[in-house]
Amino acid sequence: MPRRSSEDSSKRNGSARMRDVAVRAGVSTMTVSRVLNEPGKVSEEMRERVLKAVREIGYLPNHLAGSLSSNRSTTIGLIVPSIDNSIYTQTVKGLSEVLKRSGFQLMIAESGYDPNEEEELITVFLSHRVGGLVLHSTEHTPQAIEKIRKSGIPVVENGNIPKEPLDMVVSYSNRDASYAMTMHLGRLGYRKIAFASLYSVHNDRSQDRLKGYLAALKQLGHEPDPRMVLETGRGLAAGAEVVARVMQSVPEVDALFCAGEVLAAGALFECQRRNWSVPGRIALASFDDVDLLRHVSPSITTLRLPRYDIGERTARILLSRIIDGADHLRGSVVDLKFEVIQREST
Amino acid sequence: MPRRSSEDSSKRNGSARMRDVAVRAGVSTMTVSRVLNEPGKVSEEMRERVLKAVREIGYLPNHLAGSLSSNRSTTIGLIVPSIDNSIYTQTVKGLSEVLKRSGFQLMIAESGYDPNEEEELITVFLSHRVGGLVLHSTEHTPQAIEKIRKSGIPVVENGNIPKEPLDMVVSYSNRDASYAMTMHLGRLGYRKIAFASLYSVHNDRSQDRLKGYLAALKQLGHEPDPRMVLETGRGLAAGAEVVARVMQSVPEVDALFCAGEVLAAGALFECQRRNWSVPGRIALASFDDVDLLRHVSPSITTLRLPRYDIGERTARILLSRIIDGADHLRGSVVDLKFEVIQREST
DNA sequence: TTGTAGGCGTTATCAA
DNA sequence: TTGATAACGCCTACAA
Repeated sequence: MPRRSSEDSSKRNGSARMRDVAVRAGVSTMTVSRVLNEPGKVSEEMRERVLKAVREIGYLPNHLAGSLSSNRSTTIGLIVPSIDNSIYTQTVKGLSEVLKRSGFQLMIAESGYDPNEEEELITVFLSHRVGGLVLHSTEHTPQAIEKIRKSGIPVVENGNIPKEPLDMVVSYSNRDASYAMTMHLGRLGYRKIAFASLYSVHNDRSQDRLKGYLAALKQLGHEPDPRMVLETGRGLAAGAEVVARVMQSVPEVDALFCAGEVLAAGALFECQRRNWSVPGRIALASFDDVDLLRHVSPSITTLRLPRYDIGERTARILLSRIIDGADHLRGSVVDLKFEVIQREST
Repeated sequence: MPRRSSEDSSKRNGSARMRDVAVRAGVSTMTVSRVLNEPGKVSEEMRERVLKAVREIGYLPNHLAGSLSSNRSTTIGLIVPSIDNSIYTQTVKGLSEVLKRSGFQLMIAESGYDPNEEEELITVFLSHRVGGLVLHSTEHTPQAIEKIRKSGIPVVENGNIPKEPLDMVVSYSNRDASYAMTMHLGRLGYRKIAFASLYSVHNDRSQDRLKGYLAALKQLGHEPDPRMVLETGRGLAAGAEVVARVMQSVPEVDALFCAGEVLAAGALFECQRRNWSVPGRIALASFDDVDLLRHVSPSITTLRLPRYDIGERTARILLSRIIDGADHLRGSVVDLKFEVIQREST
């Protein structure tokens, strides 16, 4: 049974329909649709008549209806482990800025480092018929992978370079970056290099950073020492704790590579409190070019990672696939460059 | 002309339709719909049959179609001035966590502190038929206000308490917080209190913080001095610049209230470089309880603002309006509490 | 260049 | 409790 007489062209919701515009302009809805989506295919007279009606009515196209009908979506789903992590915000910004220019919107959600939660969110996003998916994590449940495959939409992973990409990848290599910094410390002459990272459970970024560290030690001819490999939480307090811990258990340590967030800054503050000179007594290195690391003294040696670029490239490659149907991009892996920044702390 | 035979129950896209589930389970689509949305209204036998079919087919409901048909939306639009601002992330997290529990999703975009850009984004979100809107800024174009009114959807502003709310407000008062901190400094005995904030153009938060500062000076019986009111950009470098500037132009200054982001930390670093003792030569106070401020030495006196709570309450109040139709909440203003945290820098 | 017809996948409504 | 039907608002396909 009808829910509303089909000739009722008044508005109930405050939102007028394309029909209402068409009636007012004395044209068919198709002409209205064309004016809005492919203005080139409509005569100037019609265009003006329609646009005038649009303005007068205050018509707002219904994207839901449009997407449903055209089977095209202008929404991208983004899943990050944790929204309140300043590290991702640059990437989100890059993503957002490029997508916006093409009229795409970002749906964002956080998985809390939990693959099951991620799967759940993927399901929800697929239900919303997002046109593409951006996943920070590269660890997924088999069901999540299956669902994504089945959906056929393009996906970009961008927290790391996984061994078996789901589809496309835009990232730097956590392993290579960690390797590079450790080698850098080795070349500077440090012999007892400790390594701290965020908890590695369900965090392949941390896992790969450890691998890079160990590979570099091997290359340097240093013996790995389990007492010099630490894990901890996020925040400055965690960094303080970690440097105290390693100094206690391995007094001969001469460098600490804090491969996560602001750990190194927390460690530096602790060193200052305890009067451990940096880099004299212990050298400190960090991961990621956070503003803070440049402004403390001594300034902290770190890695500059292409956080913003990752977002930008991710958006571009996704749009190519969606808009231009660039199928040759399927499965492509973009390994972006990073850089060691030598400062006063090493 | 038909785009696909209506009896074609195969899947083209990888996505099956409710129709396919219904056929497989030997029921009507309405029964499938009920099993998925109002399971209580269906017999257990039917429910099981349908759920089995859903599982076998790997059916994923199409939210677009559902929303279009039911005229209900489970999407909330969020517009922030800038995504890469660590201050908002706690609020976004609070929002996200509560919304997720109710099956709502967040669409996020940044306006770049530009009301016209904000209006544009509001238009886009309304086109997407979001069920509600969260705006950090409280400054909007007349057209934006008009569009929101017309749409009838609930809105929460949460960057400040505006004089003329659009609809609902969940925030703390920037004016009151700034007033409280300035009074605190006055009570501690500081006589020449300078004030620094982020640029106040299109930033009513900054404007209100200045008002609070000036009101407190008046209350304290201090004469306002234009040389002691500064504006600057974001980041530690800006904080460094601002303290150097005020020390130069007003040597008798004895306190600097940095009402924005990490300005105070940047100022502290600069003081340390120049050997200006804090708080001996100049006291420093900050806005917002950023982790960093607690960990530097001297630790920095600041305001604890209810960032996470704002997100949480915003989500709750929005959901009440949308789900429960709680119309009595229309126009309600929630003024959340803040707190002065006295530390070593004052 | 413009219009007609019908379908996109779901849910509201009413009848059984 | 279940089902048939039309409608949500737009766009594809085809015809004029």
